[in-house]
Amino acid sequence: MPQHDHQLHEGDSLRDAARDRLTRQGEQWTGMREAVFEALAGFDKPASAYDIAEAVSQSQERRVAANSVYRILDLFVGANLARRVESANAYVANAHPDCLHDCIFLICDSCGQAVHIDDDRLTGGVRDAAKDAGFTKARPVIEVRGTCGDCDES
Amino acid sequence: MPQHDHQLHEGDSLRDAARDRLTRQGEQWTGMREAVFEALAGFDKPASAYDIAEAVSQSQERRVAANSVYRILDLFVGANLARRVESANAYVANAHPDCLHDCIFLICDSCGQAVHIDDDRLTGGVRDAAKDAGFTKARPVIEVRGTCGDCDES
DNA sequence: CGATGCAATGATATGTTGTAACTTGCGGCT
DNA sequence: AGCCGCAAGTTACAACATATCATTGCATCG
Repeated sequence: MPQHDHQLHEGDSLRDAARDRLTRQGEQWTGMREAVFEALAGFDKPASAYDIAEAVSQSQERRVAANSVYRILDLFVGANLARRVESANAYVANAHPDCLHDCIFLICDSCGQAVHIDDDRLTGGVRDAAKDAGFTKARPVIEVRGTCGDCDES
Repeated sequence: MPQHDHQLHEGDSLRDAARDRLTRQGEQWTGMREAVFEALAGFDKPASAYDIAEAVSQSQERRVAANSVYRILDLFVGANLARRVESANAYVANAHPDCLHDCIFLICDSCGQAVHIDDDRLTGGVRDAAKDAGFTKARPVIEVRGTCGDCDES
């Protein structure tokens, strides 16, 4: 039971949505940014900045430095095109960049897959708890490390 | 309104509780472990392994290597004497090592202070969500980055 | 057109966090 | 004493992240 309508994107559509979103924020959509976004979206699990630098280096046939990737990833996170998975020091593309959500990641310790959940009741509860403690500008980080259904069978 | 009775420790009492807990798990309470624990408990905010290595080096008047500290911190986390704050790459002493809890940290981006909350309703909700998604052996990581009441006044 | 300014990116270096592999030291046991 | 096992030390390195300054490309203005 979805709690709201998501505009879910994939492939070209996702890239287009990302480009639109970024340009609407007054930022440029450059070749480098597109390459980083494509690389990030191409991973099926959270990717580190160095993973992405490696992937972009391949696709561009030249050496891309990690710090450029970090800059762009920070931009993406700020623009909601990507999320950082704190407990994995890694990043994932956001498949619906136009919805602003606190999100919950479930990360499998065995295969590294991450699944993404939205549950505004839970995240709202965490926000409320932070507010009660006097915290402002709260940014919840809610992740669960564990074993996914596929890996658990083994 | 506390949801249960905590045995809250500080100072010598905390060290004793930690020692008892560790020895009851069949582990040794060595001088090095005590020094690491004291250093960790002496910080008023989450401390990195390198912070602790530095502090122990001072108190021992000799150079202590970070990897030894890591080993001991891992042991402490496993024994519930300490917690890792994922979003800060840092550790805090657990003031009530005999209660097993999922806990919630609120970390101030400005001063680095962390406050610790227990809320079994919230953490239970997150565990349930993970279970519904087929995850097992769940270990929730729930943290909130933000600005604490003290820092917000400025 | 050339000068200027600015944003993006590159290059290089360094800092921080975390592990791995192997060795040494020390206490208990036979 | 000789052996065993765990703690801790040593060394090396891998992985993650940031700082600084140089360069490039592009738009604007005189």
